[in-house]
Amino acid sequence: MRTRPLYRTKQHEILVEFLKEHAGEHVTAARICRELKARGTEIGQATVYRQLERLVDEGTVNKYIIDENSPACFEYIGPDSHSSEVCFHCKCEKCGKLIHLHCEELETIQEHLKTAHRFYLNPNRTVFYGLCESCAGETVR
Amino acid sequence: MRTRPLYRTKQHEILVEFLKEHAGEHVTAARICRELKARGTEIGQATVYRQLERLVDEGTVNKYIIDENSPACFEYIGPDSHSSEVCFHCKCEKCGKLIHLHCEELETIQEHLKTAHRFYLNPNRTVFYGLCESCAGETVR
DNA sequence: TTGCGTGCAAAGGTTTTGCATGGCA
DNA sequence: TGCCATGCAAAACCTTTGCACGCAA
Repeated sequence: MRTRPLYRTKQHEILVEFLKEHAGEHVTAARICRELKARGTEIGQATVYRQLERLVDEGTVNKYIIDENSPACFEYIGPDSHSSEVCFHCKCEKCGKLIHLHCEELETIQEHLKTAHRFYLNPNRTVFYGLCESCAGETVR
Repeated sequence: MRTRPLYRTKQHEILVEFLKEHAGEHVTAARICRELKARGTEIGQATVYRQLERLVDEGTVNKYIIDENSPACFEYIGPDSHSSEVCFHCKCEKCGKLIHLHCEELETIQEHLKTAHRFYLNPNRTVFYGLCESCAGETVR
C-alpha cells in the first residue's frame, strides 16, 4: 500500500509525457534516457528507473520482462487502470517480435486459474513465450 | 543444429548427477556451485553455466526465467525429451511464491494460441504473473 | 594428437544504492 | 520548513568471455 505523498516534479512530467507519446510501444529505460537527452530534457538514469518503478506501482505503466539478458520494457497504459481493455502479449523467442493480443477467449484462462487454482492472473504482467508463425515455420521439427 | 562432438567429462557427469538428484526442483546456477563445493565436487561457475547451456540445448534440462532480477532456474527433465509432462508456472507478484501447475486444461491455451493466433507457446518459458490466494485475500479491492 | 572442456579472473550490461543537494508542498 | 526527489558515481548482480591449460576421444 502506498502511503507516502508523491511530489509532482518536472522529471516526472517529462517521463510521463514521453511514455504517452510512445503509447502502444515498448521502450527500454536506456532508450528513454537516450532520447530524452537528444531532445534536451535529460533525466538521470537513476531517476528514470525510480520513476518507472513508481509508475508501475501505480499501474500507469506496465513492465515487461522479455528475456533475462535483455533490458526490461515499459509501456504506457494510462491512469484509468483496471480498464476492460485486457491485453495479452506473446513474445517470439527467436526473432524477438512482440505480439499484442486482445482476445476474449484467452480471458477464460483467467477464470480457470481463479476457480481451479485460486490464482489471480495479471494479464498485463504476463508474457507468453514461444515461436511466431514465421519462426516456427523455419524450425525443423 | 548441433554438429560438434560432445565430450563426456567428469564435470558433466557431476552436474547431471546433481540435477537428477533434484529432479522436480528448480535450482539456480549459484546454488549448484555452492552445494557442489560443499560436497567436495566443486565445478567452476563458468563450466556450470556452459554445461547448463548445453543441457538446455539438448532438451535434458529446462531453464526458467522467473523474474529479471532473480537468477535463472534450471530443472532436470531427463533425456526422454518432448515428454507429455507439461508444466506451467504461476508467480505471485506480491509474495514471490512460485506455483507449479500440471494442468491439462491449460494446455488448451497452447492449442488456442496455435490455431487462432499462429503462435507456438513454450510452456517451459512462460510464467503467469498474478496474485496467489493468500495475497489476493489481503488486497483491498 | 586434435580440439573441446575447464577454470580463473575480468568484462559485460542492466538495475540499484549511498549520499549530498535540490525543489515541491 | 520538512521530506521526497534528483543526480552522480559506484556498487551490486548474474552471466558471459578471454585465454592458457587439461583431458577425452
